[in-house]
Amino acid sequence: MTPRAGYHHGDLRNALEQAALELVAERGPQGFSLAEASRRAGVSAAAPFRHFANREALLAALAMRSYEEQRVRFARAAGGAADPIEQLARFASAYVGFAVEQQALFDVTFGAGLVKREHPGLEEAGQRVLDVLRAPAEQLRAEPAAALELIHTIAATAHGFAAFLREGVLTDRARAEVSAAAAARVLAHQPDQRLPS
Amino acid sequence: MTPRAGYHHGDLRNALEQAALELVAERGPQGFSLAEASRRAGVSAAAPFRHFANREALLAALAMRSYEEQRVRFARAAGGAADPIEQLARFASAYVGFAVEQQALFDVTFGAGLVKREHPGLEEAGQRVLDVLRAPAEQLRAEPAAALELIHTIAATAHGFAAFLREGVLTDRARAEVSAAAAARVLAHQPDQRLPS
DNA sequence: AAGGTAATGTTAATAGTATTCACATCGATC
DNA sequence: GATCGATGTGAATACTATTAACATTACCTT
Repeated sequence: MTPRAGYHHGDLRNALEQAALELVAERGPQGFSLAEASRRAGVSAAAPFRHFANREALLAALAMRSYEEQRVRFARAAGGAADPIEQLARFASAYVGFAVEQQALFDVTFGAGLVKREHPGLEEAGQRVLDVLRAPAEQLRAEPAAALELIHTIAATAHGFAAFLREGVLTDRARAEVSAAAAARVLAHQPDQRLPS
Repeated sequence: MTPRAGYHHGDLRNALEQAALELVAERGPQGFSLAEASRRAGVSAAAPFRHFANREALLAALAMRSYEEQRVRFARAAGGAADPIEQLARFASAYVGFAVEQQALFDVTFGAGLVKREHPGLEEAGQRVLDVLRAPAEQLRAEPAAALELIHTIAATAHGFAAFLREGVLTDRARAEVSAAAAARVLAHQPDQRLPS
């Protein structure tokens, strides 16, 4: 965290990402500007372009970071259980927790208007986050298509709860975590073929 | 669509909203600027401020429109069925359909970085959209808290599928609609108290 | 150790944006 | 028909992103 020694910064790329995250945390998903981030890093407004093609690219780098962080958190959360259903439930709960505890990362990834299609690595990194669900889903559904659908359904539900919390539709984090986990359990239990009555 | 008659536009507020929507449709959630919208409406860059407090306020107005549109669409969709479970399923499917058919409205509402907390009417309008689920949820869950949880869970799942489609996590609209509806049915069927085995 | 090169910063310029203020025009009302 | 409030205009301010030409430095090669 040496702000500046001489002419060169030494770790500008990181300092800019850090500053950007803080700006998003302070001012919301739009409140980030390269100029202000540069100011906080103590460099000129042109310096960022040595490290990022443009403003979007910085956001994309943060989104990538976000996906990495998600991957490890969700893997750790799911790893805490042996039962596949419980693994899915813990993923859902952890997903909601991430949106709250890492608001800035979550906002950058989903609320800053980043167009992921234009940043090839991003879409793939996003998909990789869902790999955590692969093993438990395949234990619960023999048919590959059914396993994939379960993955998407659990993830969509978790994402919905997380987004609603960030949007203000929901306000109680703990309740959202519990509901997301409960939904995951219900969805995991119930293969479509065996709908009651 | 009278672009301009004399000094006064006649319907500038609407023209600006329309132009803004088109910009979002063409250039993504960030691609909208007051200046460009003004240009398309054929007025000066200062004109919008007679109708909107600032740029955010225009977005907020569009989000309000979006919620209205959602309300009628979802009510119509759910109204097509008598069975409460089927009403929930149709809501979920319609939610996904809205995100695809009205991309610009959906993007403005959820992907443009609008901070809804700062626009009082918006949060309420968002909640009102979920009122469509009230009657079926209460038929399925006697306990008010359980009914509310069901509402939130169905809506979150639908929103997740919709968001994943817009994000590129999913690409097949029809499949997403079917999965969302299927998830809704499973979630509706299964009161937490009666988890199998 | 010397020197060349690529990486990393700086300054200055351009172009676009939001927002405000003083002024212009117009529609409706007394 | 004069007046007033609503709606537009133009010019000014203050940011922002981005680029180009130039400066400094780290590092690699000899």
